[in-house]
Amino acid sequence: MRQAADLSCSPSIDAQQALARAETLCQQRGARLTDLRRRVLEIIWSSATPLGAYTILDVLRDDGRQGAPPTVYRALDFLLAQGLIHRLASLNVFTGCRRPGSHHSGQFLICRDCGRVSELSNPVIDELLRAETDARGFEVLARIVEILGRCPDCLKEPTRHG
Amino acid sequence: MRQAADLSCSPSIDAQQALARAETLCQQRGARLTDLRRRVLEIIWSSATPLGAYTILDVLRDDGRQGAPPTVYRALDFLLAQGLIHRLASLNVFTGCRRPGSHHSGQFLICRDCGRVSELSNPVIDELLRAETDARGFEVLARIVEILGRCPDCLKEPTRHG
DNA sequence: ATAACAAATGTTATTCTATAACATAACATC
DNA sequence: GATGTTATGTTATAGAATAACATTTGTTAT
Repeated sequence: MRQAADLSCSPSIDAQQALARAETLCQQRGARLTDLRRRVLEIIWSSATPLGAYTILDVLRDDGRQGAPPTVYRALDFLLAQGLIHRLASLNVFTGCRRPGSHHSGQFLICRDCGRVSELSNPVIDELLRAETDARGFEVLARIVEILGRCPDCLKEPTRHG
Repeated sequence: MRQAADLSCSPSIDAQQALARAETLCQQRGARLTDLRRRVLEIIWSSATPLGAYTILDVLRDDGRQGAPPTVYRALDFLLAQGLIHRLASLNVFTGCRRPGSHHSGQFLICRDCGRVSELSNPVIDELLRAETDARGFEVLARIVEILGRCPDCLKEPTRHG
């Protein structure tokens, strides 16, 4: 069974701001933030935790839209290309980017218990990684930094896992 | 079509050493490095590039073994638990660990062109990540650091991708 | 306007990755 | 050798992603 979407009833302030920024950025770039793409971004931002592609697809279908996997993957590809969302490789899920426009790779803290994600941005880590790759003559195309663990909130609760 | 396994005919020196170390470690720990598990480790070490689970399964079947996905995933789970291999989340592949016994997370440079992987181990990066997580009261369970790009060898060749 | 082209979406099918659930076999301990 | 545990065999299915082609929508030039 697929995870529940955990969506709030209406777009949060965060989501509204993110959509507004996305509009602006796309307009500046001449990129077309279509209805579908905007809705997918909204779905992602409306969730407290990152969503898988098929969960997003379920929500689209609840909307009454027709849709198949390529529908959502193409929208996700667009949003990724525009730096509006991130993909978390360790979980195959997608989350809204808190700093769109910079096309950064991001560093993520992922809570195993509640699923929430914080996005770090430690330039020193980026710098060190670049030093390592430079020293090796390795050309960087993408950086993946994901820390899986338990967030402070979940640490307070009685352990649920061992 | 699944990627070719790119296996040398006989176990390389590296593979032989890795297998010997694995034997020792498992014996020390009372972990059972069974025939199947040893063979999977050998298959992984015999490849110049990381292998997917289904590629490993193909090799097992070429061996004449019976097998299904759980066969190989269970062996992989064991090898992961023993710190004898790493999983690269960005590619869904598995590669031999160069420093077994320490149960480290590892940092990887993955060449998009040739598929080869180098394993870094920069303690300063680990340290910085720990500082970040400590500052947030976040308990770390696993670290994923994967850099996708092009290795020096492939950079010398005429670009194959754009 | 409309023809021609490009971009986006619809649609069907398939490939790849991973696990659930249950059966059997091998091993250890007493 | 009976019992419990660990490992493996087996079947089926869930989950993630893309290929290939059809249709629609949007844009541009005439």
